[in-house]
Amino acid sequence: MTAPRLLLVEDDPALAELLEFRFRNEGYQVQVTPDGDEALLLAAEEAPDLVVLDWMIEGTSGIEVCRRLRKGKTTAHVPIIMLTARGAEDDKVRGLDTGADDYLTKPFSPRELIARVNAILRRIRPALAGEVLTVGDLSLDAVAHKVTRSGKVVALGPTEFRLLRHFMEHPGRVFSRGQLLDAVWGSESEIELRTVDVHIRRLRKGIEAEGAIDPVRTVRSAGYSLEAN
Amino acid sequence: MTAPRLLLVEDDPALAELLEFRFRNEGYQVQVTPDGDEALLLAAEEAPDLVVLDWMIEGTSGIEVCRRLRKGKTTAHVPIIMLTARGAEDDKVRGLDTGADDYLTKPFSPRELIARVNAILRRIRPALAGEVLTVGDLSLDAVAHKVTRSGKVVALGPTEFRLLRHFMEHPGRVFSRGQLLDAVWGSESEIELRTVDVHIRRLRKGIEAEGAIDPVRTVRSAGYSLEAN
DNA sequence: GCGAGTTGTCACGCAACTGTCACACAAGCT
DNA sequence: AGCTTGTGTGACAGTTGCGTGACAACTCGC
Repeated sequence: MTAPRLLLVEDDPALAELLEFRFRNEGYQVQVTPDGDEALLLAAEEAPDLVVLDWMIEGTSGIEVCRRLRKGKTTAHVPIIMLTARGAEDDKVRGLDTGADDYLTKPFSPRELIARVNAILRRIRPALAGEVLTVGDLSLDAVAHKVTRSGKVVALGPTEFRLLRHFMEHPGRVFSRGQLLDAVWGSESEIELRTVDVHIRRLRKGIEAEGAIDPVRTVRSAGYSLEAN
Repeated sequence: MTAPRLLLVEDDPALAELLEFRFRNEGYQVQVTPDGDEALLLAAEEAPDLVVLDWMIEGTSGIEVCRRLRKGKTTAHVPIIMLTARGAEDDKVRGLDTGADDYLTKPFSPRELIARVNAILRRIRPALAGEVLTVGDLSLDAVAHKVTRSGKVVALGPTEFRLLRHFMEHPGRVFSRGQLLDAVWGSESEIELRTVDVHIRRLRKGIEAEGAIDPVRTVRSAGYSLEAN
């Protein structure tokens, strides 16, 4: 995982260029296309972290793109911000109906769009908003894909990394094994509940440090949590 | 499991999936169905903590589902949020008439729905809404699964935790042993009434503090209660 | 194709928890 | 006081839940 990937679907070249520039400036990795069909292709290739979607675009209409994104397995949960023409109230209706997360009516200030994109990413996936998560003596940089404990770099496997990231996105909170499977493995996974134990153990082993207490707390008959202190 | 259980009745697949994902993210345990009859079955099986109900659904209509939920013994007080089409004023009236607790007109932002669900849950069952319960010098954080007395963390077994949570959700109220068994152990459990005594004792032992009086009150020939002071 | 790293599962053992009992004790009644 | 009824308590056997090491299958870069 690197910079958050953003897919911008906008057919006004001037606006597209402006937004692309601004988002790149914000540290996003941006893909731009004026065309709905191409947008779907790009999204299918590799699911972006967020989609900014103009209502009136060439090829497949914005609403249809929205609907198909929701149907795609890998893109079903990707947040979508719709851009609609001013006063097109019906668009709002259908936009949210088909699962857009937020919408902006033109004209809007680029700043506001960026603010909303940041807000949504922070809410959905704090680690993607370019933040370095810190809990106690642990810190996790999702962009650099690096974890340190008390400044020392720690090596973790991919799964342990995602597991730790999820814990650090919700410090102190207790998650059941089922919730962890949903969040870290994906809700479709058919994995033994007890497998979580094993990865918890590997995570513990990975981040253990001399003279420091284990920040991963076992809550009997409930699950696990990452302790803030 | 401590996650609040939510039943979502929505026949638009895209919206349903979006909402399911959002609520999962908020820590809810979600069941989804597009069908009114199935919704009733699911609710009858195990009563959810809250129902989000679309007005226009397959099978039995939303309003009918609402009415039947209110008739069901176990589902009578389950809060219901109705989703209605825009401007369908009559629906609002009838929705509230039949006992919906709140309604949202489409389009709505997922954020707003989540806010209302949280608000209602806070009212009905504070411990489920990520709230920290406080009674006297005791405080209980259901999400972090932590209990403190006068700021000091207290260790409790799973059953004692649930027992205390139940008391703190209804401070001052006296519960018979039978009621406690229903609420804490589950209505199906076939457990000796006197076993409650033992767990009350373990709870007392767990939360006892130097120079502080025991907040668990024994009401002879009636049951137990947690005293507010 | 090969080796290092990663992943999911299992079986075993231990520690914590649970439900029950018997008996001691307290509270109300006549 | 005596009696009756209801509650506190310590002990205990059975159960549950979790940690752990081992292992085969798998992935991926080379």
